[in-house]
Amino acid sequence: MSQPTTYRDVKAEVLRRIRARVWPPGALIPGEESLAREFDCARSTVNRALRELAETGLLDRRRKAGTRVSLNPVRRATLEIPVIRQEIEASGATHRHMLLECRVAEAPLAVRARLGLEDSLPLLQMQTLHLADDRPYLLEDRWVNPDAVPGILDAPLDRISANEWLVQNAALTYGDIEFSAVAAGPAGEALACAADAALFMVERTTWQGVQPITYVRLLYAPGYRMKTVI
Amino acid sequence: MSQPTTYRDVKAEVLRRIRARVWPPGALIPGEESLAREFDCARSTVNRALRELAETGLLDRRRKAGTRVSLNPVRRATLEIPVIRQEIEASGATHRHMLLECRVAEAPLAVRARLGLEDSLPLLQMQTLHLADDRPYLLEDRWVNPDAVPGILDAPLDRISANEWLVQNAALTYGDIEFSAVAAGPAGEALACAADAALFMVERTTWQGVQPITYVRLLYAPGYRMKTVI
DNA sequence: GAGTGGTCTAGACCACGTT
DNA sequence: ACGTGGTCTAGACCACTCC
Repeated sequence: MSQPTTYRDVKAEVLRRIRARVWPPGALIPGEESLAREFDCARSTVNRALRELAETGLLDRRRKAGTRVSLNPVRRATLEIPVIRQEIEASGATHRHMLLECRVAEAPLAVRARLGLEDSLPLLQMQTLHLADDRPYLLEDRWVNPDAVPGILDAPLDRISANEWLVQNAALTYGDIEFSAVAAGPAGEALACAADAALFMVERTTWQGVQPITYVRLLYAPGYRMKTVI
Repeated sequence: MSQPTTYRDVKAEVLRRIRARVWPPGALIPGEESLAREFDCARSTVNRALRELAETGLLDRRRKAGTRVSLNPVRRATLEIPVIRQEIEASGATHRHMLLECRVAEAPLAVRARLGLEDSLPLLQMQTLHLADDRPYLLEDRWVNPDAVPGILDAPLDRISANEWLVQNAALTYGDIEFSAVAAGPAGEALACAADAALFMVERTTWQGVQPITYVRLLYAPGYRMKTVI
């Protein structure tokens, strides 16, 4: 008796047929029950395979209408966003960080807008330079709403990074991320590059329910590349 | 009789407990069987809920070791990479594109290296400027291996974009993507910006099995932001 | 109305990795 | 060795949506 058909088998075979254009873009593929008979497995096995393919955007599924090969595979890429220390150490370098600034101040309008704060309540601002083998790697500019995480004002931020402290002590939340490119400007000084150097920028805003927690701006030293596989 | 517990119910409740720090980062949560008893549902229902939470990076699961709340939850972001025309039209603007260049030429070493081509066989090079409401939006520089998709040499690339043609006519494949920032340089002319403007760059290389198909470099006009939710 | 995917169940076997 | 998650099965009911 042979091994049972796994959902991975089904997924691989369906993927093969799509790639080989046995089922070209837009084509209606057989129903779950039919495929289950063909592959000699349970319908739920086929279901899981097709569901996962649909999640990656390769298939379009609708009740009653059936399953079609997507006409424009909206490719989805999954980006891994590592903790900075781990990212640096994974490349074999030594991580070190310097707290350039740490104060309670009124946030500029742009920061308040991102956090959805209309009042100009004071925020904790921190600027940290991360170094890989003592070379500037990343400049982190963070604004924290102390109302959301009161304990942070007493945290030993000179020893543990704000990022790690928040992961350990703040309630988990969701937020958004934006990627863009900017000229270094005054940040070029800390990153040891020209003011007109093009830098990769990541901005992240997180909330706890409706309460804003933190806005972070990461400026990577020139040459940084974020990679992923689709 | 009440409705059965769905995997979404389980997912929501587990998420609530993580956020409320009932199960803090690093904590071992009860096993599937135990949770199934608590929620009065089948183990497979719990399994699906926990599996999906693990996929987003919120839980770490290992056989025998059990399921733990992830120590660094912000790890995975899913980027949608839309077809350029749709991206522009979705913002309410009109899409137009201009084919600036289209020729068969020997690829520079950097391009050959990305495609893994050691020989200097000639490639099809295309440079396309995409406009949103007649304003420069994106400069696309593409190199295609004609061996992989012979038909492209006869395609009406002045009417349909190479991207769309490939989606329709090439076998689907996987590849990799890199995001970075560069100075505009000579591309500033087409994009109507200064040569030292910081541009968001996306580079994508795709293969069909082991055969390289295409390398694309996208240079977005200044101010472009790629957004996602975590 | 009828066909398709979406999901739940109860049970089973097994792979893996910790112990 | 053994406990945990990973997966398959067979059957069932239901929701959605196209006709």
